[in-house]
Amino acid sequence: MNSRFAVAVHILTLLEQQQGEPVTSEYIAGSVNTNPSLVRRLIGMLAKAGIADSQLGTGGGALLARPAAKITLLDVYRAVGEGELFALHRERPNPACPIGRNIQAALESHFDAASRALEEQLRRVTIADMLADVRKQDRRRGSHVA
Amino acid sequence: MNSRFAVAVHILTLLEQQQGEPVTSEYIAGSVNTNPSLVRRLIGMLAKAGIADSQLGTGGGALLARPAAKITLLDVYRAVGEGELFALHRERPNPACPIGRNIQAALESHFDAASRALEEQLRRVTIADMLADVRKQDRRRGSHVA
DNA sequence: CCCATCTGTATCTAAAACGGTTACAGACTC
DNA sequence: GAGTCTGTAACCGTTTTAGATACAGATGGG
Repeated sequence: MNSRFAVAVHILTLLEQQQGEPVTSEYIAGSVNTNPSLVRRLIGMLAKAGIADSQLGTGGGALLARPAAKITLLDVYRAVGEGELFALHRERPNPACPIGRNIQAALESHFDAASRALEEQLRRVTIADMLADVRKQDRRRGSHVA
Repeated sequence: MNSRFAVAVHILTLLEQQQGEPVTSEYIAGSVNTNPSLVRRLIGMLAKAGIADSQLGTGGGALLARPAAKITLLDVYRAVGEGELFALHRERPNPACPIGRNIQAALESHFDAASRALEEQLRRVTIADMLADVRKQDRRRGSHVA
């Protein structure tokens, strides 16, 4: 559904590639193929989470707030607000029904377990890994052509 | 976001409790606290996936299509169309950028790993487990009052 | 054979989320 | 002071979801 996570990882990988050089939202938007304003909105979320930072004025732009090896995909996932994977019933189920009054608690424990499994996977990968992956892909792509 | 998964599990747990007796969409809607038509829509999805079945006419209603111990939460998850957890960029990233032309492939492999971890958790729990959980919860709830 | 029951499905509406876009004030560099 | 760039608010069109109504068709009972 939500492409914010993918775009945020894209942005951060790009920042890491620039090694501390501030990158403008317009440049980033050119790589992502979207709008500079949308990029700034995302960077705002990342900044609020302590992942990215930005400098105003001429020569300004965005940069990583800490080493790429210390930024996990889980950090990013949470920063862009992908909070709840599963939703419970919109209306509270009927408390007069034995199933109705207990199903949500039962669901929640399994939802939590599944969410934790997913997050554990995301925690294993960092932005540094992502840049390495991208570079490896690019080398492979090059040899295809040659 | 999407409460279909929670409601579908609720419905199936209710069906299992009735042990082969057809249950009307109106009765189910009473437990879920929603609309009979919405329940029928969901049961339609479950039927298409071979999980539930229904009988028309007087005395009709929905029932499980196979033993509850053979219906996993993953089956239900897929039946109600919770297909893709992660989305890639809406617009294709700039192929002229080294990051842009490789980021999606890199993302996909990690997205797949995370999705698989989540699905593996869901596969471990069946509708029979859910009914057992609900009953255990209910006993605990009873002793609270007493 | 007819009637009551219940499903299956189509349609409509309201609300929410998302991405895309424009606009502009404020901060910073030169 | 001029030019640059961010931060943020506002708005729109699209899509998704859930809630609701309506009705044709199948089924079973009398």
